[in-house]
Amino acid sequence: MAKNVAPDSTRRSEKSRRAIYDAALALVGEVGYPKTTIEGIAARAGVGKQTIYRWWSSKAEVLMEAFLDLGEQAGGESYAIPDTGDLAADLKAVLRATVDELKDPRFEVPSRALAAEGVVNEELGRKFVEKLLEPSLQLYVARLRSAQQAGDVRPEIDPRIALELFVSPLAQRWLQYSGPISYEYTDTLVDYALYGLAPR
Amino acid sequence: MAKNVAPDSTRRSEKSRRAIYDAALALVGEVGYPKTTIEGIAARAGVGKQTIYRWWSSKAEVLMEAFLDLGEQAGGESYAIPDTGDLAADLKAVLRATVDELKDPRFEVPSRALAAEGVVNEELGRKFVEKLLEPSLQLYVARLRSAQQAGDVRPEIDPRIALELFVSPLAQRWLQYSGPISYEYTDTLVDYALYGLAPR
DNA sequence: CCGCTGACGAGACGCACCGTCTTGTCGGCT
DNA sequence: AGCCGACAAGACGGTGCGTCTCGTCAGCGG
Repeated sequence: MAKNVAPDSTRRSEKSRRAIYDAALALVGEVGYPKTTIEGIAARAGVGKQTIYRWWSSKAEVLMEAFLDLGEQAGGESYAIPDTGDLAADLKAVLRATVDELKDPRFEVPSRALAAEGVVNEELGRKFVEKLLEPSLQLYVARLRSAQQAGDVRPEIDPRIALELFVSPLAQRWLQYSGPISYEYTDTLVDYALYGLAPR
Repeated sequence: MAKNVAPDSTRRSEKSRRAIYDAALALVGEVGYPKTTIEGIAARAGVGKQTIYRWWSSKAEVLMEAFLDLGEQAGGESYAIPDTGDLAADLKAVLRATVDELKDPRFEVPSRALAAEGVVNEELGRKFVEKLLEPSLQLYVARLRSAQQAGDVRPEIDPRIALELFVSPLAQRWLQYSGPISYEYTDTLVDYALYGLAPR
């Protein structure tokens, strides 16, 4: 027994860790997620398989940490949503930027892979939401709260639910290929969400 | 060459087809999607592997057809959305029913598996949307058109986009575990979508 | 300065499943 | 009655899995 003596993280090789992240992201980009294998990552990184199995439990986890790491070293931290006082314009601008990001292949392939894995693996899905999705959504919460202060959003509205009216449709179209994605589309979503479907 | 002489579908064994559907659904329910293998399905169905490879190209496709078949023989066809004249109430009722369905394990496991596969495999994703998702969404389109006739929804609204305001948030929470799902939540979505976030 | 310790690179190992193939059977058309 | 092709069964080489055994190497504690 006692096979799983936790490895000593103070002796962990930083060089190997970085090499594994780089190899994982490169492979996913080049051959796609399903054809990316742990053996392949190890070979590409010049690392023994055991080193991967020692620190991660699945290729999905490797990819998620690699992706998180990429985000950290790139964007110091997520940007806030502009607050010009014109709520509709601010939301439309951010959603247009999101549309562009969703179409950037560097971002698209690993995100899709992680999202797909999260659909079927609840633990990983929750981690994905917590680490990647929710922080971005909280930016909308903040902007909507500010709009409530300004009287542009009714005070009894729950911002965490409200943001889903325009974010989730875009997310679903992207994830499921259930419809085309364009600036016009996201602009429309903002208008519908703010002013409702019923006559005013 | 000419290795792929298309099989003669008039000589196809109906018994094997059914046995394969049953085995696939049973296995996915019992051991989960990743552990469901083509070999396993063949063995369980009492069928040669070649019979599966002859008619389908992946386990995802087998499962999708099995799932479609299940739907066809169960609900003769998808039900329409009630039209009592009270749009909000009708939508809330249908979404509540959807909440229940999403939590039914018989439905949940294969749906998740197919949705996940569709995220990463565009061709299958589009088929999934076309065969399973879009037909249900069209019911909302019909109901919203009727509401436009009745003057409960503004005439310039595009129903296909409008429905996403309340359907997509639910879908995303379910798919991505990005939030809890309840009657209260879906009721709120309908209210927000119909009357908007801005003061009236 | 040396020796111990544990992560490291490399890769062998048995296993499960892949997708293709071969063989002999059997049922439906002609 | 004979033919044709789908069928069940399973052999086959290939690939990646996850575990394991090596020998090496870096750091730290004595």
